[in-house]
Amino acid sequence: MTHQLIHNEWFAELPDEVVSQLAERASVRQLQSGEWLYARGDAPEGFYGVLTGRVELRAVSPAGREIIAAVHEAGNWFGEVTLFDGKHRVHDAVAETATELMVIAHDDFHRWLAEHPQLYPHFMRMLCHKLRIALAYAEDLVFLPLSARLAKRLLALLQAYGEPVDGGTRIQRHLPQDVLARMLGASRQAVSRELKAFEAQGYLLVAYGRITVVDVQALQAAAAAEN
Amino acid sequence: MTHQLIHNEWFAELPDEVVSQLAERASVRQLQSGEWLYARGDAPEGFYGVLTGRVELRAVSPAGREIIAAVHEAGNWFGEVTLFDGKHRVHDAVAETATELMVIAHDDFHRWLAEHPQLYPHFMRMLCHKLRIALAYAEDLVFLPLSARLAKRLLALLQAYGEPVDGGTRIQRHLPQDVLARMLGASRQAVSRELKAFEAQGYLLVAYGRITVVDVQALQAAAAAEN
DNA sequence: AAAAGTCTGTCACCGAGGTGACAATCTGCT
DNA sequence: AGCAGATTGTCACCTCGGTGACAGACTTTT
Repeated sequence: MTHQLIHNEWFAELPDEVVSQLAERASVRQLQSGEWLYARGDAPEGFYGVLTGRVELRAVSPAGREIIAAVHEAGNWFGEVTLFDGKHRVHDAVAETATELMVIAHDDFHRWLAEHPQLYPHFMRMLCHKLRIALAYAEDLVFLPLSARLAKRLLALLQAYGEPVDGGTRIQRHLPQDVLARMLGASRQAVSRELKAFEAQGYLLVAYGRITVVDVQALQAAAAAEN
Repeated sequence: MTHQLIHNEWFAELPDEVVSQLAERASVRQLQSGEWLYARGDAPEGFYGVLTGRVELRAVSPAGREIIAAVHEAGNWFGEVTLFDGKHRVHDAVAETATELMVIAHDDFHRWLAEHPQLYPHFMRMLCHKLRIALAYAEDLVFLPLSARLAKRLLALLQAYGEPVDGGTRIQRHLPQDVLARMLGASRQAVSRELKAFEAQGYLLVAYGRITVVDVQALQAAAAAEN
């Protein structure tokens, strides 16, 4: 496979030569916006790397409430828990936009990895990283009020999508408040209220599906606040 | 090291010959009740297996609220996240009773593992297992009311400590309600109320630091209930 | 420019669960 | 037996955040 893109910056999480080797074993799969890649409970099938577009990992409560557990974009790999323990999928994976994926079939991956055991530590670090994220998320749910969790999430989004504009840094991503709400496990109305509160304090500017952060330090303080 | 115990059922999580090899590289450490093994933010030092006693992993909020993230007893290994990514400790580790640990120093472990790469998949499954637990915990925090989370936890405790008595299964562990509360990230009073509610329904019997489950199925239903 | 669809602000209402307080009860120790 | 300490039951009160509803504002499409 000679997809030019894979030799570039995207898969920075993995060493170059690993990406090339994986790419030889991979196929490309196109997803339309809204298309499901897999659902909770599905058997392992492969390991996925995002080339273009966006895939959301979701969980749905028995009552139908839905949260966004993770969002994966160009350069992110996902599906590794099931890849390494062979058990069922934890989340639903849905393409949020038209998406192009690199797919490495489960068995191919393991054959290849068995031949390159020196790469195990790399994938273990990947798992550790996700585990730390999950632990921190759970801890925040217990300890922090919505305002602080929102501030934290905005700072993370700023990291990922921030671009300087005059008067602050804009989160260059279409980001309706109900998406934010589902990322936080909160209601749309509550997020709206907290955003307004931040805006009133002069921390940020809220426009139509677009947020511009004016005072990063104030937001950091809000992210740490117990109340 | 020829500690008899390690050849027994305790370390069932690991293959026998692995345990023996690890044991050769391990030392034994005694902790008194209340003694700290490490604190959040500490550098990696080793990997720990519990021989006797109990170690709690805790997190403390900025305001001083404390939760019990995990409890490790005879046969459990812990400290693997830091072992494999080399970063700081996530939790405080405190001996809850007099405790005897097997300690494998960080470098020794990695030297040994590098010589036995066929064991990597085993430790990856261990990480996956913890990741699934963390993800499920976070999901429950978002989706489930306290009553359901309590029911789930009781069922898990039953699995670990349950012993049949006439009229049900008793959780054979000293378990004050405030410990339950800290496991759930809830207040002692709320746990007390929910326990009373379960007792009133005839699901279980609450005594002094001791719970006996009468109707497991009812508890399972309560664990799934959205409200 | 109008229509359709999306997104936001805000309100009234309600329930879950935290806090502080205190009395009652149990257990282990002396 | 009796005391100290640990554990539990139960209040009143309050805050956070969920729900449903609806109007208004913005964007995209036609």
